[in-house]
Amino acid sequence: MSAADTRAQIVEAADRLFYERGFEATTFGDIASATGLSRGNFYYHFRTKDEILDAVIELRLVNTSAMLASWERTSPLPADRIRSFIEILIENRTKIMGHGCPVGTLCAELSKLDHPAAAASTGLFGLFRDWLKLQFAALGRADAADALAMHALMRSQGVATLATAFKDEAFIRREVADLKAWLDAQAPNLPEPPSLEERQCS
Amino acid sequence: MSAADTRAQIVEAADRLFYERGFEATTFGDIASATGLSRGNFYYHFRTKDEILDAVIELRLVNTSAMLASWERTSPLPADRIRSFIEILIENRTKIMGHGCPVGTLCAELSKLDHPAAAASTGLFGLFRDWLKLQFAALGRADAADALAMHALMRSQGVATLATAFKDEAFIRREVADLKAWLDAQAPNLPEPPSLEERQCS
DNA sequence: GAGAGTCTAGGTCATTTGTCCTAGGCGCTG
DNA sequence: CAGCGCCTAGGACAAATGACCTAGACTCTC
Repeated sequence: MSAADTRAQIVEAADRLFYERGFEATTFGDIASATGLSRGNFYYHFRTKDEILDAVIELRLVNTSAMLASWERTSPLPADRIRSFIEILIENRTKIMGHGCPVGTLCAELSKLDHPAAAASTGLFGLFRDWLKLQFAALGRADAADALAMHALMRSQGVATLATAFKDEAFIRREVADLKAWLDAQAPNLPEPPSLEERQCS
Repeated sequence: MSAADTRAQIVEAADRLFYERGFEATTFGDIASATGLSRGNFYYHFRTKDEILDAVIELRLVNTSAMLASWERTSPLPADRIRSFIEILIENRTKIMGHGCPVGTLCAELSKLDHPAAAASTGLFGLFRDWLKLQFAALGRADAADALAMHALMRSQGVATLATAFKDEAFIRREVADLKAWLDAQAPNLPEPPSLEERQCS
């Protein structure tokens, strides 16, 4: 196995463990067990635990961007794209009921720890925020695109938090339906998809 | 100082530190520094860190119940009572932007740790849920009181999570206004407060 | 096939953590 | 004032953790 593969293996295991147990509660031993690699070997690839965290956040940024891009390929209509976002609550319901939203819980933990990587983790939210903003603008709601993006993001976070606490799948489905109804009410007069060519990164 | 005072001092300091830094990240040394007490002294009052956590949750349950009761004394109208709930997002905005919602972040952390006290922490949410449910029923929405209670709770959690990540006070105020507008739309034909005498605990 | 550089395993080390012990101070009672 | 019991301080202890070193295995090149 090449070094790049080993490194990726460490980062992927850390990604999962940081999500399931939290960053601080995950030890080098946990990652070693999960990968089958030696604990001491990590030092060749990362000098500190924080460097692993940086790599995990970087991986999540890449994966998230890819997911957003795939939604754009799958759905020409911005409303359908936003529905894809909403439906991850149902697709990932089991994981969410077990460990919450990967983004929200990481941001919360790093914020409490006053960790240097807290800002980078907020960048994961920023990815969703900017992408949703573009979709709402494409829906003809450029007037309040950012506020609508934040509102959709806010709801998904609230659902994830309560779903984790109460382990209530019916609640998730109810709120997802409600969120879709809210979405339908946002762009009453736009059945046709507008051109997205003039998109720009913010 | 009596032993009960010392115990209360420990629990109050732990309450604040568990909120600001998280349960796992808070050490006995942190609590010792915050209280000015000796680290070894804790063992007289609590045998383990988990026992301190139990006491903190118990304290929060008591304080939350007292807060809910005070809102009932202050406001005869259930809608005003629910508004009191909504407005804690603004009252506590600084703390929330710094460390999130005390309830939501504790539940998330304990859930990830598979901690035995996770269920007890969910009881804090249960307190709000049951109380909100009663208020919505009093508003004439007994048909969907629990769903409305969960929705209000969900929104407050989502706002808290994003406020922590983005440190955006304007976002909090915007969502609070939106949540109040939602509330107003829930009981269109009930200007008069119904009797709350037949309230019962669930 | 020899050698140089890349990568890995296992173990060491200092530090920190939760837990726990013990000597003694303090206040109350008789 | 003597004695008893509640409470506290300081430190000890084992376990666990992040960080780090080194010997050697592996791979590719010449």
